[in-house]
Amino acid sequence: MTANLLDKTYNPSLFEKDIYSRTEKFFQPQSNGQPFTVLMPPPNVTGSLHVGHALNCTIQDIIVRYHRQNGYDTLWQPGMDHAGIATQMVVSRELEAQGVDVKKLSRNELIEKIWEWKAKSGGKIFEQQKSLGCSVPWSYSRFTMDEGFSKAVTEVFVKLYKDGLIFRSKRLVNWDTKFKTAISDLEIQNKEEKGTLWHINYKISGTDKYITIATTRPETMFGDTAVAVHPEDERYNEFIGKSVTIPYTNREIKIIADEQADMEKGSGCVKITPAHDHNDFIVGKRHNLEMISVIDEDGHMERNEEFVPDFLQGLYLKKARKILLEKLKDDGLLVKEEAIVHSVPYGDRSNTVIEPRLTDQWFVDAKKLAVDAIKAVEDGKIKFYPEKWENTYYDWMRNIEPWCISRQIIWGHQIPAWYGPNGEIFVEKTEEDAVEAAAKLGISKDQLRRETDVLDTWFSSGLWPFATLGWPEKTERLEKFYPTSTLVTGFDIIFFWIARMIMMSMYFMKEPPFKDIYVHALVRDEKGQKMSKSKGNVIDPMLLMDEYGADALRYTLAFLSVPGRDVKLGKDQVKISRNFITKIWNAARFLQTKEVKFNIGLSDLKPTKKLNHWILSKLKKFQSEIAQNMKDYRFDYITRNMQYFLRDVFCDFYVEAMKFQDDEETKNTAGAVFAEFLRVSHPVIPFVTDYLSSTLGISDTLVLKGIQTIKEEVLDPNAEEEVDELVESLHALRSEKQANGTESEVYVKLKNEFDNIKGELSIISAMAR
RNA sequence: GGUCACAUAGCUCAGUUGGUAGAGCACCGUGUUCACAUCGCGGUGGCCACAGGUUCAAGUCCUGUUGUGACCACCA
Repeated sequence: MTANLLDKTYNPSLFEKDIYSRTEKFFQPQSNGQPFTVLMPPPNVTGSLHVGHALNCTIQDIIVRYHRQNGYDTLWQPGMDHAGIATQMVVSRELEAQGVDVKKLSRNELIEKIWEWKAKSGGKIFEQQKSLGCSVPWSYSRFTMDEGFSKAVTEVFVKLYKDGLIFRSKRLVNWDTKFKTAISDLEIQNKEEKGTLWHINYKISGTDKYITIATTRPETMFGDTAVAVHPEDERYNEFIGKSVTIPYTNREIKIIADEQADMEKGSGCVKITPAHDHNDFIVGKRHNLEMISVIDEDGHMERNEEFVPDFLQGLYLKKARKILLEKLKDDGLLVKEEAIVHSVPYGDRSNTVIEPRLTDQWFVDAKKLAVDAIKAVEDGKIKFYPEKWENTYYDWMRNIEPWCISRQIIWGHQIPAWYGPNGEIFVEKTEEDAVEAAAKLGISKDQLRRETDVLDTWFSSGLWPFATLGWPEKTERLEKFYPTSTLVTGFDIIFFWIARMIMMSMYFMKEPPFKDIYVHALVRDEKGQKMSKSKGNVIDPMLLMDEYGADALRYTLAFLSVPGRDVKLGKDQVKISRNFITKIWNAARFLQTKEVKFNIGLSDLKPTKKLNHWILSKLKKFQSEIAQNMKDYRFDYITRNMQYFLRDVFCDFYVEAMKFQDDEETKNTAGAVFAEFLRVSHPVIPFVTDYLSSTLGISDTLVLKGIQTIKEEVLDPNAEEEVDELVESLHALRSEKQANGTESEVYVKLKNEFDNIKGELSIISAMAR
């Protein structure tokens, strides 16, 4: 193979694309080695690559490439998530922008539009991941809404229902008034806000007295079904059991004693609104109170003659509150306004205030599924890296609440349930099965109505470990690649995704979905601030790659992946990485001009010179450090190992020394060592290593070339130490020279100390000049 | 309110079983003799947040304090 001369400067844009397309064919599983599987957290179909993805993908790619190089049959399972609410939102917005009135579209029309959108614009992120060098077998991609995956979702839903782990129930759920759907507890974000605690008088029936309740949400008073005071609160003892009338209505409610009322807070008297407050709901259950809804799905006051006064019906909540407060004030019923800071729940997608509402929803009995999922971690079958995340996991899993899985949107897996005319429920895999089941009860097909709700996106993502591999079919792929090996993800989705995958996998596969979970940090800007569009500090990884190359970005992200610390990404750091890669590039150029041979196997070397023994010992150490750090998921150490070996050891000393000792043995050693450095570094910086490797004639690709071993017996065990001392002496010599402008004194001292290795000493003195 | 992190050079951070404090950036000096100015060489710079304790020995282990952050819960 004739090697081309390397360009004078390192310019990754000239070869990265080409390297990717040339090596892509090696990314799929193709050996008989031990299986090694990594599940790519499926990005949203609408997603584009942000720095968080870049970090996540870089780490996975390092792990995957390392294992692939070392003989594992490696599958990095890619795919995309349909991302229910997010996608429906994005596509609807785009359609609106094109002048389409989304509200007028039928369910099926909108679904069709979204599929069209997906075909045209979905999955842009895959191309970006290629730019980053992700060694993914793209043909294995799955989509959570593709046919097979949907089949798995149905299978799981029906089975869980029939096993009594899914149920339908009227409960208080978090209601998003923008998207008009229920959402799960996890999808709300609390925000601290300044608010007001309004003290309002309710008239005690049959007297002229008033009792004062305190509330932040006066408009919900029409849903009140009791007023609670603390049982030991002497101020109100006498009123317990009496009734009060809700202003502007004739409705009377009882004053009850309940510990929910905090004597210290507000007036000590609290209105109980079971249909619009989670705590009140519990109090309501305890006292068997009526549950009255006064807020509709859009976030307006219900048009309900019975409970809501005329002047508020149909008004948007904020407006209703304003009008009501004015009226209460005019009528002297508003007795105090207290400024407070409280946290208010917002929908994480809609960014609107979440209203608890009483609705019929589908739930997963997560408590039962959690039992085995907790055990899997307790038994050490699943390990978190860093370990501390176990606590987070346990904490949530042990206090898990029923998981609301139904969403009143259209983009997602429609729940396979059919209702009969009298509320009968038939949950079946197909419509035919439902019809058949209904027929047994004398219900005809025409009378059946299918559930229109779809499932929470995370319900399907929870099946990712096995549904991507073909489940419920017993495929070869499933057989070979399940359970998977390492899951790489950010801590923000431990509950959303990791916990659910473990629960689902334990139930359906009876064994954990993965062995290791590597939890990485979130990427922040260089000042440690969260990136956000409004702050304008979002860093686009594509721009960084354009400017410095994908390898520099990857190296940077790995370098910054210190466990338990935020990844603070700044341009400077990427530049530093690029500079380091330039160093590698220039070392290659030097070796090329020296005409070293790169293709000598490490095991064929028989070093006689101390310098060569030394570099081989250092290389061996480097290899084993990398192996250990791969095992420990210490990617920050790996980059430091690379830097130390290449710069401090190889370039600064060995290559410099080589300028005074360039015999055949040394040249062969240099070539072999450098080639090995490229192989070992390849998982982190695949593009430049592959490019150098092919240009220098080492190998067409390093994708499948594992590390080479150095025979212990050929190494002189003393050489490393001796040369290490020389290196130190060199530093001393230079330092002395810098300080005194002379080297003589130190030189003489050295000469005495290292008389036995004269050859090398002359190199040292030459280098010091 | 509960849990968990973190606090080391001007900045960003390493410091893996306790054993003379490290790197990069920045700064100062210096060097383009043919790999590399996207660089080399040398240097300045630290009461390791604070207070106790364990130990022959503490940046490292324990307790407390302060500060910062994250998550969970509450949120009339």
